[in-house]
Amino acid sequence: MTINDIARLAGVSKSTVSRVMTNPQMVKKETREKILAVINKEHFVPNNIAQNLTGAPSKTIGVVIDELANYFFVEILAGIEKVLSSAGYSMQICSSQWIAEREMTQTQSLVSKRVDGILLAPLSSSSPSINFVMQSNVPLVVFNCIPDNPLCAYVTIDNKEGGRLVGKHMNEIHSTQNIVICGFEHQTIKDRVEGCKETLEHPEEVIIYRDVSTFEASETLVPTLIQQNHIDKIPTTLFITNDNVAIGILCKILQAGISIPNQVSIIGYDDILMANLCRIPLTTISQEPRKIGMLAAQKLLDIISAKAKPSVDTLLTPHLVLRESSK
Amino acid sequence: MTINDIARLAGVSKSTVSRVMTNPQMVKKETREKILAVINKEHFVPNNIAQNLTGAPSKTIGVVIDELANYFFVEILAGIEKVLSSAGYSMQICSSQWIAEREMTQTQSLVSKRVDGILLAPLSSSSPSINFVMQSNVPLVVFNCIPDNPLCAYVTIDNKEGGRLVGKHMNEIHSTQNIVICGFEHQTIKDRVEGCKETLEHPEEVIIYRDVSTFEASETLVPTLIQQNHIDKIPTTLFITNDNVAIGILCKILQAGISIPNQVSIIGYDDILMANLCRIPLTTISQEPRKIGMLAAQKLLDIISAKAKPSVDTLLTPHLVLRESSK
DNA sequence: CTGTTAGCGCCTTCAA
DNA sequence: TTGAAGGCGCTAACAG
Repeated sequence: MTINDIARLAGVSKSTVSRVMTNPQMVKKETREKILAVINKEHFVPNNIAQNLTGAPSKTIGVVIDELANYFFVEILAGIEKVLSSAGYSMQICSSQWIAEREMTQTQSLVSKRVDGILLAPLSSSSPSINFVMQSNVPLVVFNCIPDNPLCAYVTIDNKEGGRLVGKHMNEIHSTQNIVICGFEHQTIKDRVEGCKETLEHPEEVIIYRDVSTFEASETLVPTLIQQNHIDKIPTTLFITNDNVAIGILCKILQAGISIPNQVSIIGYDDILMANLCRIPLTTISQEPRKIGMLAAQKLLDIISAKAKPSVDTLLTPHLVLRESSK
Repeated sequence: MTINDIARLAGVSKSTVSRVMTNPQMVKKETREKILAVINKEHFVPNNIAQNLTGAPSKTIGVVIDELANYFFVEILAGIEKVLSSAGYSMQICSSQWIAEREMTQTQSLVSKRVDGILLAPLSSSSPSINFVMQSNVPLVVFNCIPDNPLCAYVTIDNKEGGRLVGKHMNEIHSTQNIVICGFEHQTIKDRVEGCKETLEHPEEVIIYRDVSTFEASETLVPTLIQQNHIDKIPTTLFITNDNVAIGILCKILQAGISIPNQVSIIGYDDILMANLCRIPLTTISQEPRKIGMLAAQKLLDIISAKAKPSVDTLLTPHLVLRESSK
């Protein structure tokens, strides 16, 4: 069912059908009603693909995140969705699954689909996908990362400062051993760890576990922590660089019969909704993911509509949220 | 930058350029390499919109859910994403925000964008969007609902049976009062409540609160429960028809200094990941949302590829997951 | 192996 | 107020 079929059925030319859909007032009332009757009868919906080809915007924004099974990104998405949907946009969501090549593939596919704009959470500040999008002239806002390219708009939180806050808090706790558990190689993670070491009193003594990014990974780690680091006997503080994983570890530790925060203190990062609702309320660094999402989406819409770049960078300030899992 | 520009720069016709992208082996090696060089140099990505118009699949699936800020749907999405992405599809996610008109608008927009298929969680079993999609001949799988239209493929759980399990469990608890808190008018919700009443010993005495669908709504409800129903004094069992809301209410009740499960028992529905990680592990009915998502996505892919309708309906069996929030 | 031609479904001049 | 013609970027015969 195309515009041609409708035209034939209504006994008019396809130009006239096209007009009733875009500029109805240009068409005589009777003709218009006749055509609308056919359209309704046939449940005709114009092919947006074809409209697109003649220049109409697709009204969809591409969003690239690292993974969907991660409450941090989900809350960002909820923020994005709120802003976009009220502006009449829908979103095409892709996840890189923490794989650089996938990030690039997904981004290319979005560009190829001629989305009206892209919101991208890159794996690295120098991800080739950033420059790729910029070269293709598709409006772009990066979030959860400070891109190397100084022309690229972004919204993120000062991760190094967040790390510093964690370090200071660890000093107050005074555990016998401090352990940092972090995710895949990622600028934001590196910043958090560096910031933490900056303010920590004995940064050289800190034990680091890497590549613990997913909720699943948290499950297998706890036995290791008990065997290798005796967290059931030595008073320990754990800094886990994201709440999603931290909540998993927290529950596993309790399950092992270890007391929190008396024996082990836990500090997370992100302040997702669940950080306050989980088994033991989690001390964490507030990132306000929902706000990040809303700001990023709004900035993208500004770029799209104004065609002028607004304040390129937005760096939010983190703060410590003290709850029962620490001290 | 279009295929024409590339052709001009490489000194060939656009057909040849088109060929190196679709059937490279048809083009002489030297010509091919010359063209590829230009493509790389110019960062050219073919316009998928135009490819689409000539019949190529868009390789995207439209997904319509009720809301994104709801862990139940997010886990379904994660399941969907897992299956789709490994089959090379990406997804366009829309949410109805529990509004029937929006469900229809979003669905129309997806059809208009000529997605290769649609996964739809309708607000009602008779949602007009279901028949709309079927008439437009876009492959469709409905989830979280049993559609009235018997030709429509679906994946869902037997909600009435789930409700029955809840009713039986409530009988065992033997509270002085039983309260049911449910979301917007929705077939699945109605089934759960009906099933519950079927097995409950005194169904006529049950108190019902409606239209409590979002996490935010849970916040305001608890004071009401205390004032009107004295849940701080009268031993009470709460059946909340979805975990997302149940977790919010559970925390608010604890915050009010009421003991769970000694004073108040809570039963949720869905068994989302957080049900086991929240303040007090939640007794709930397992829906395995991730599995629902994966099954629905797989069924859709089957319909798309085979062009034949496989077993139209999939009705999973729920079971009770006993945790500490009840009894 | 490569170029020419004709559409895909729609919108937008330009005429009538 | 309406119709005819051209073009958006690409693919797919059909010739050479």
